[in-house]
Amino acid sequence: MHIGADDLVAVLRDQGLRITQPRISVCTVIAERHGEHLTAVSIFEAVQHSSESDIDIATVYRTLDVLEEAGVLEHGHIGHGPTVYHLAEDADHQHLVCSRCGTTTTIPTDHMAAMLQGITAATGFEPNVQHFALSGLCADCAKVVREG
Amino acid sequence: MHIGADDLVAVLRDQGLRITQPRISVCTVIAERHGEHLTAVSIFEAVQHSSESDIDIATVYRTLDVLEEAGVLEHGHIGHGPTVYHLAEDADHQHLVCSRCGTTTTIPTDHMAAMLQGITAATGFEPNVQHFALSGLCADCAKVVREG
DNA sequence: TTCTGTGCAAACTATTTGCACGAAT
DNA sequence: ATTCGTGCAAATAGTTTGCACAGAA
Repeated sequence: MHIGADDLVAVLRDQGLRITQPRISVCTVIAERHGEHLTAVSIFEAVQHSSESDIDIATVYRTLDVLEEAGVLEHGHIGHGPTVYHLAEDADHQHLVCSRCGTTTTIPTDHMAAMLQGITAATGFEPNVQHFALSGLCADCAKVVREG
Repeated sequence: MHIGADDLVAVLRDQGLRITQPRISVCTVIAERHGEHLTAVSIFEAVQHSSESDIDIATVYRTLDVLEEAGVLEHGHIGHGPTVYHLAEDADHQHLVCSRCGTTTTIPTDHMAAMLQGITAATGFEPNVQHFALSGLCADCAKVVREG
């Protein structure tokens, strides 16, 4: 079973933070849409449309920060666009973004485990691989480029 | 031997583009500082300080675009900061940026070759790995975090 | 009642674009 | 003589911040 809005709210409560309508709305959107690539703006718009509450985009950013500090939310960077957010429990996949057509696909991070261990062994650096997307050419575009 | 400013200028000429003082200045900075993580702003400032010419930041961006289209320059993204540029001939290393202290180190992209082939085999996606940095904890910070 | 979180507006960083002029070809 | 490239200024996207007030505890 996946995390629900009330689980996220409970996390805030456990931190001694106040439970407000804007925070509940943001948590609800994040829980409902888990698995999607959420941006601050998409969350903002979803709250505007789904509830009657008049929320500010600054509040969305502040709530996202709070959830991230609490450890239930993580962010990543895909292409040149805005920061994307996903639940920490969804952090088991890597984004592959095509530099030609812009489509995004994902692969399980397992594919990268060996390489990551190699990097750690060689340098001591411990990568958090899913923080950044992997840029490149998707299968279709690679084919187009290859064939002229 | 490395690419010089005149080689970059020659590339522009070969494309039928005009050779102007701002373009020469930008090419000079890029050639002189190859290997560094150049941003549009750092190039802009270097031109202001090293020559008497009064160049505009918009011209720097336009020149970088032109050099990238010509294939001699590439850009990447490190952390949350501005876009970084490097000569295409320097594209054999991967940036590792520490999310805790911000320091950037590099490793040869060889470390990642096997994984990249695995991704291509599994999905058809052809990654251009050095486009994005790899985020994580550097050896020092990993140690600090581990030891509390 | 107290102090945190909010909306609003303004600031900020990185980048792009429209436009008229000046310079490269 | 033609373009093309430039500087300038304004616009843009994404995000952050200061401030006074509202509302959770």
